[in-house]
Amino acid sequence: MEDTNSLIEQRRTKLAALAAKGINPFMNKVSLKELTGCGEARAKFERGELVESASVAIAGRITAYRDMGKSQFIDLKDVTGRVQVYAQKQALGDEAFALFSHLDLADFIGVKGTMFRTRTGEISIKAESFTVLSKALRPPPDKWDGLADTEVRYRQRYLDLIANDEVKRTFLLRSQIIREIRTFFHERGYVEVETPIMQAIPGGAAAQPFKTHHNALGCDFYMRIALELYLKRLLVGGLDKVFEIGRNFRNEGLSRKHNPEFTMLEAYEAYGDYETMMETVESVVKRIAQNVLGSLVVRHQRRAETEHALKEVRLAFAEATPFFIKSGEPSSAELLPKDRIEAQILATQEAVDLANLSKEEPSAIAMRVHGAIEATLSLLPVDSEKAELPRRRLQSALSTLQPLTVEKVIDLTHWRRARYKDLVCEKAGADWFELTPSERRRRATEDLKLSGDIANGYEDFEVTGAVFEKLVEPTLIQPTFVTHLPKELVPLAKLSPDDPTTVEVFECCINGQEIAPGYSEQNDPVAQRAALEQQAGGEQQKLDEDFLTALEHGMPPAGGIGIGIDRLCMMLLGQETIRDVILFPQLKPR
RNA sequence: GGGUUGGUAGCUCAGCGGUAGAGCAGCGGCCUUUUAAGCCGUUGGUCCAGGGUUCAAAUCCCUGCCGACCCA
Repeated sequence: MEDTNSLIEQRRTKLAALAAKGINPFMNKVSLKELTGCGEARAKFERGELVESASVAIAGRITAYRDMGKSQFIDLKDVTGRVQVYAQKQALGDEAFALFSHLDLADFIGVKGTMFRTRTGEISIKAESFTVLSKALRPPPDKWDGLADTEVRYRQRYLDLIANDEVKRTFLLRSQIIREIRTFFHERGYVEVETPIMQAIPGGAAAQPFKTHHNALGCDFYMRIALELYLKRLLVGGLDKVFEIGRNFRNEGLSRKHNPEFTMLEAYEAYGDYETMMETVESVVKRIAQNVLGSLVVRHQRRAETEHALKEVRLAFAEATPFFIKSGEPSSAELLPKDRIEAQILATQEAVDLANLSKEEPSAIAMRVHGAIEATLSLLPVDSEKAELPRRRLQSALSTLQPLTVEKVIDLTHWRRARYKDLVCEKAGADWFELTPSERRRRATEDLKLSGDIANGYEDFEVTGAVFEKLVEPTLIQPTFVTHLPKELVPLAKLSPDDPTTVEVFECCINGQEIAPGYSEQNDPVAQRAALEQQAGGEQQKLDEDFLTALEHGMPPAGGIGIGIDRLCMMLLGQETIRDVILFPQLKPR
């Protein structure tokens, strides 16, 4: 960045002026012994721990000042909060008071003074002396509107933290969440370990790895995609309860839910099974919610523009419907039966109209309208020029609606358990599993409109998987353990004794996302080898022989879980984007 | 990859064919209990880049670059 900017020049001039007066604008240290936090000083005064006229020393960044001529009000901020400093010319002396003209927003100063309350009731500190601690050469972001440019917020997160208090709050809470998790597992007798991030054979999940190279060893390594295989080696080694919180790296696309590096907790408990781990997940999440958020009910912020957005949607839909109403025209009628189109329009219109009157949760309304519009959209012929306008209208309606569909209340008091097959049948029809594979494929692609989600080469179980992923999972807002997954879907777990077509696995879904999978871990080395060989698809170099050798030494039966920490934070902290719970999310380099 | 949308002062944004704008920040004044302090004055721009249309382009069109959201 160029320094021709005049604001920066002015600050440099002030810096020089300070130096000319023999003041070091970048102090080596502040005596921390006597220092009180800014917000802490306020709180202590409020609680009576600091009385009127009590002496305090504080240090912080100047976030605002109100110059009254012979006196000034300065807001100082540190991580504990904000406090107002009252500086009088008379109290400080002319020379010291004059230094304020060399100070700017964002500079750091230390203040010694006494507690008092102003005429308007604000807890403040009357300055007796102050010290320049550090000069800022660049101006801070806007004091009212904060920093809005998403890219700058992520690239220069420090500015985001300075300008937006709720962002700071989010990350302070994330830290507490992780601390709470650690405490939980330590209290249960778990050992925290650290395992290699650079691995010769990245295993434990099906994902594309990142590749790196070791010069001295002259070989390639991969960044790990899961923690699993090393933690299981430790079970073999007799660490009966282990956990690790660490970064995984997956070389895949980026989205609202995906960052290439993300934080994962994995925990394994010998002599436990997936039931044990369900209890573990439920307990740890409840504990976090209670201790960090103070409630088992998580409310995701409702957006203010709800009514406005729904109005836009109605408008867009009204402009789009003529296309359907005149469905006698070949553009739409040639592809679909007229009565189906009309039924769809009626359903959509009903959903949109209902939004007008209903007193339901805005999120519920938004979701229903969203679904209806999506369904309508899927009826539009792809190649028709006439369909172009309605398509655009509906798509813009969808994007208007999108932010609303995530408003919700999550109640962590009750944790539902449901079988995978039952959930699929709810969405795909009670007879789903009695159909032939080709009938299933037809129903999924045509009736359920999943054609875009089901590739031609999909196996039968993958068709069912798509139904689950697209139709079931997003609706699982309240905590739900999905159990009895088909064995084809999860090759590395043990079969369920009561239904050998399924495995002892759960997926814990909250907030419409999979938050934590759990397993009765496979400890049969022969079965494990067979499963891994199949997964490797004949590429022997992908087989982690060392891990299989470990299993052959005997691994106790064990339950295991993984918890996606980032997604857990999204759920608990009401954030819609993974980038808002990761301090420095991955962006394209500048 | 497709759709939608955005890029204008340090920050947040308005302007959408006819002299480049506001608030905040900055600078100069006034003001000893203000708090989005106030009042008076004032500095600051490659309107993302390049091409085109036009008497005239920040504005309309095309191409590109960089974002955001949604879909895949």
